[in-house]
Amino acid sequence: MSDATAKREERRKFQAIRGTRDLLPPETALWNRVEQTAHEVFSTFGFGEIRLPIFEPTELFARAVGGETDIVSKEMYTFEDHGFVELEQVRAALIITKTFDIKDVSSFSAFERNVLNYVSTLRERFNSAEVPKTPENERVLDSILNLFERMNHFLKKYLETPADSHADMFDQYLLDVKHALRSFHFGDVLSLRPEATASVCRAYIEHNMQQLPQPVKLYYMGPMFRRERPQKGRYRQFYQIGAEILGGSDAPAIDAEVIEMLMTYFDKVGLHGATLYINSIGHNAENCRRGYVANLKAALEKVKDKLCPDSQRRIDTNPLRVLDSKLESEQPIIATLPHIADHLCDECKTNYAEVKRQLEVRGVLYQENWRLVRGLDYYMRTTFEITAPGLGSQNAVCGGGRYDGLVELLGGPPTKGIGFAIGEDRLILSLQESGKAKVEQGRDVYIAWMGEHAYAAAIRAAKDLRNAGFSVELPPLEQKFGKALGQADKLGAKYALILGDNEVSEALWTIKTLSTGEQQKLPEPELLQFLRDQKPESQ
RNA sequence: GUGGGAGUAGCUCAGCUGGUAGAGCGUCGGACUGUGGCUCCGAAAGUCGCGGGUUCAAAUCCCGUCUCCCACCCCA
Repeated sequence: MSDATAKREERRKFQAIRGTRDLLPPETALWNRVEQTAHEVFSTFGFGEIRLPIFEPTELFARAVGGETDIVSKEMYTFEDHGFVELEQVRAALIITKTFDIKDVSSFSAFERNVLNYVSTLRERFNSAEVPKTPENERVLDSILNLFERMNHFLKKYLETPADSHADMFDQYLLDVKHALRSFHFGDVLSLRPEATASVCRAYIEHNMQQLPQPVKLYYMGPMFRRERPQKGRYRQFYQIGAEILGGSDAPAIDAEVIEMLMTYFDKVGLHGATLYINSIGHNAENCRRGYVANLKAALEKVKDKLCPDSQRRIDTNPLRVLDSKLESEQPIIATLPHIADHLCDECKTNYAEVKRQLEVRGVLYQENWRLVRGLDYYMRTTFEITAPGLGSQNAVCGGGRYDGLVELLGGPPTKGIGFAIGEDRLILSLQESGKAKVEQGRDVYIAWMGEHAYAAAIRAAKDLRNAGFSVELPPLEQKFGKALGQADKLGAKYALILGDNEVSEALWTIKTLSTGEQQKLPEPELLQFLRDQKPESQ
């Protein structure tokens, strides 16, 4: 292989992995603006920033988001956190062992010996708590011993009266052994966070935030991870900006204020054409949502044969999800289904009415959408979603809702909660599509210098200007003035500071306004003041 | 996981029914050794995503594969 070929192959090998991407200037300036605006707006509503770990125990997400959801069951990046490389290698070797011929007793007993050795090593580590001393691990160790006992028993019987039909049975035992080997955990099972609400609740509990004045208002921003197929506005590493209100009351005014804050933020950040959809999905009780779901399920069963396979499957897995099917052919059918609003209990009904009234008092425009259901298990009562133009089929920039039971579900005190998450990638996409993405990039001053003496002055000037907050480009090598001004132009500089022998000997510096071509000479101490005066508005 | 589209210079793309690689923009240098944007000249940069097949000959035709994009699923 030639050097060139090798190099090319390496270049191909090292690229951002699927669903992840680099954000580069000038785009990153827009990201900063979006995030800065969130800091500003959220803090005016009394929210404080919380910074959370990127990974947590898998169990936290399984419990909070719901073990049956796609997010948890197939989209999380999960790994075991341990340092036992050699144990893992032994396990891998045992697991790849091929199926035995049931008559080949000697190779089976060799395998058995190896496994039992391995199990006793694990047992030692387990007893000394080097590997997690969990009931699950204990069970796994016992079950392996148990399986071998039964296999030996089975084998003895087989050798007395051989029968081929029994070979399958033997294979099944073997599969069970391999499965058990795999189920033993050397370390904690962790996952990259697919969302942040669970972490916020965990932190609320862990830091006893119920002792703080209630409610506690927190916001966060950062990357989340889901292993989905990438498409427009959807990445495997994506960014969310979210906020949660925990504790205190569940007054409808709180729901309304969170939404008001959200709309204020979108307005400040320059998002146009955003539409707010709201709904109430009641609470998990027989006289409320559970009753509705049963009702819906029955209605769906009646029209089952008219639905697509996906929707048919959802009748059992998650009937509410049928409601947001996008299939054209299903729309007339869905229109005939019962509405949840007609099945809410009295409290949820008045709660929803009051949320709407509170929104109106705040001048927040909304559209009711009875088909709006949230994908995560923890939501109840108020749910909302905001869509924006320019996003393709993934047109939701924000989703949120109330989750009163969640903190308790995670082992904390009974606590009210409501929150939302903004898809930052999608927000940025929509801003870019609507042309609201202009962010100033150029330098303020480009220093065109020539000659040793001038260079000393140029360094001094650069230092002063930067201290004063101007963005300054100081070329490292001497250039002809023509070239320097060309560079200044390409970099989008507003001014060129021209420093050559003339300037040094006269002690007058030349400052040139590039847009107009005007230039004037100033004594060194007046330069800063000149630039400050020129600056249109320095917030 | 399932479908559809696309991969040619840093970017946007042309390259017809096979004949050995092009443009514009950008980058760098020069015309232009104290004044930018314009113009002109020049240069660097591609084994045409990768692998295989057909052929005297493949960017072009066939097969496979990878990646990206879009949609479904799911969700922010």
